[in-house]
Amino acid sequence: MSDRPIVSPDVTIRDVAEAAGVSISLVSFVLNARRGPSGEYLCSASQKTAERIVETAERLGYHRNKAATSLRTGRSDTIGVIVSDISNTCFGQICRKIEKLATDAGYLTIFASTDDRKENFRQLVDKFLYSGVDGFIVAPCNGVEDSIAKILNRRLPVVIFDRDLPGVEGIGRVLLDNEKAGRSAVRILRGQGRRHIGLVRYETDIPTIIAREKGCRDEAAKCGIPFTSAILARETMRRDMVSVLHNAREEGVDAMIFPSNAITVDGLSAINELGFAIPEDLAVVGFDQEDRSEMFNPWFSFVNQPTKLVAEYSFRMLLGAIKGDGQLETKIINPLYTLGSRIKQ
Amino acid sequence: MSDRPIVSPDVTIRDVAEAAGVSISLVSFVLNARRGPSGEYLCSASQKTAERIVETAERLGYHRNKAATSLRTGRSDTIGVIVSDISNTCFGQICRKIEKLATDAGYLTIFASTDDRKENFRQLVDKFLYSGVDGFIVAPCNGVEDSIAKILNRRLPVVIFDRDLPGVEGIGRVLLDNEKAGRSAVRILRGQGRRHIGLVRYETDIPTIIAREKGCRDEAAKCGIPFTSAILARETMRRDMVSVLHNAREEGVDAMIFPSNAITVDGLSAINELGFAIPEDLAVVGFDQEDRSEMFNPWFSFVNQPTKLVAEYSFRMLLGAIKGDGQLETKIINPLYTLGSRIKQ
DNA sequence: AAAATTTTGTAAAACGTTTTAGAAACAAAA
DNA sequence: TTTTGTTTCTAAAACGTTTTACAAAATTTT
Repeated sequence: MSDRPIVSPDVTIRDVAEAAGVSISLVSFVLNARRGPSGEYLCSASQKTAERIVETAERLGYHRNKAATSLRTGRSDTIGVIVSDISNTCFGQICRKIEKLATDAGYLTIFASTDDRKENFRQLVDKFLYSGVDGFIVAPCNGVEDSIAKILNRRLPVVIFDRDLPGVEGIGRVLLDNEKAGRSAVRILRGQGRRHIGLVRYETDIPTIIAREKGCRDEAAKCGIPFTSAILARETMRRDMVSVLHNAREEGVDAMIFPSNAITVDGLSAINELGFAIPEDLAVVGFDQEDRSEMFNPWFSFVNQPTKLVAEYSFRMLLGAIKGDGQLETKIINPLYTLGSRIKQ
Repeated sequence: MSDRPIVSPDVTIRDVAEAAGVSISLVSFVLNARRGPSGEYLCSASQKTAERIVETAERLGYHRNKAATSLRTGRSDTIGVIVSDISNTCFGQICRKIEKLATDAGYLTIFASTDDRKENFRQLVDKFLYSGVDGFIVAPCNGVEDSIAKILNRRLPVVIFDRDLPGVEGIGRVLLDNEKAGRSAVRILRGQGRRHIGLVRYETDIPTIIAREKGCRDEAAKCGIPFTSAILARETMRRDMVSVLHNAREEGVDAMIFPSNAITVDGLSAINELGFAIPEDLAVVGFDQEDRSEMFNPWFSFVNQPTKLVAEYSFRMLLGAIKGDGQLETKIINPLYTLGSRIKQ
């Protein structure tokens, strides 16, 4: 198949230097040299020796020892990515895309999941810091401002996405326009002829969810239709959901908005359990859900983060900050809509 | 503005040594010492100095520099995990669990996705090798035996899961009993009163899929019911699926098995498009699908990898191999069934 | 009290790289 | 020729650990 040379485990820069008959330093210079417009090596070696060195390195199967480089330079060419749960499809997609971008830029990516618990977040930040990442892309938990500060103290760049940390300065942000997402949810339901809109959420101070609710409320007010929201205790949400939905329908609510992933799952389960038909009994807009419409043929709509965009903006911004060009800013992106549809049967 | 951030200079082992009034070596010995039954430090330092050193290290906020340790010892306390797509829920869950186990064991995990393309797989193995991982857990693509050999050449342990690489020796395996999974799929459908079972797959030599089909065929033969299988070209599967399912039904097929994730997605889409009712027109068993039954209330069944078990066996086996105790073996696990159910409406 | 042994500690050499400061070698200018 | 500049290359000092091979001190044995 491929006639590549067998990579022997320990070819060092010294071996290359000896084989090429030059000093270690020169090998290092050449191997780290930037290339000129016509491919020439921009370093203090003559083109002839430079080429000989590169060729020798290749022939011997030399690969830079990352630990040594990292020790010497303080760089690791690694970025750390922290999310609440990488097995959540939305985060999985974002991580996947970041990984690809990072790879193409010569970076290694390490991922970790927090379960949305700040103690875990803190621990992971420490772990990543001590393993020497060059920068962070994180979906923060609430109350992790101190961890972010710790990163910034080390002069490492941070980009956050998915959820804001209001008041924190010196970081990059890639965030959904959540109020807009809320307004859109209401408009979608209005477009389906709905006249009384409900929203269920758990008790929280997560800005994302609060903003979505605000957007919904504002838009409903603007349209002059009734808007009812219910707030459940986080622990008992699953249980309480059934009675809340039951009552809402009794009160004439004909459309529900579930403003986060977890709420959407519980909400749809409850609707299933109640035997409500979607959308005949209740129209639905869910958030942060994977699009499975083609398989499951649902009649409800989703509002999502455009995962590809989030990944691209986040990584670009971080890379800029690491390299020194480019700066950390706040990027507000538009939500992605998947409108419910049912294929005629 | 005028407040310059306090960059805490990294505190090294030397700082600890000075602060504690001992030599660098002693600090290293103490900090790497194993603990005796009553918590004493098993090294050539007296308990008193050992405690003083540990306390000093903590007070100064010392953290081992990983690059230096890695350079010196050749260990990195990092494992590499390669899957085809981390945004696939099944793989996401496995990765998540591996990450947790690895963290608890003091290891860092780096993940990467191949898109099931062997060139990518090779590249990632190289990348992980050169960044010095201590071991691999991978869901291999077909035809990557050479990459595995490369790892083994470096004396690093490998555990594969999800898909077998027949004939490769010296590696650990955590695999589903795919024939059994196939047999179970048929039995599930039999239990629902089905009398003519069909299966669609794309053209492939992936052992996983072949084994599942064999299991189905065997069980159907054993039960004495007709079994029809269709093999589509990979590229046009999505398109062809509709006509295949249409014809199958004409021929009296009353139950379909889709023996992999991608096939299941395309199959269900086609069924949606055809407007077939599940299970009235066609009963279905899908493979490798996320369980969304509570939300979507489907009337079909899944056969899945038990993600938690796969992760646990894989990591345990790898850790054993890294540490030197424990050995690489082949572990065959039972598939996980999610039986279709519809809540009365 | 001397010798032997054990306990407690240290100096110094790696590990493989980058990078500073400067040395040769060579060419151009005086 | 000498001087001055380039171009091309090198020696050696880090980076922060671990670990080998001893040294010094304390303790026990003779």
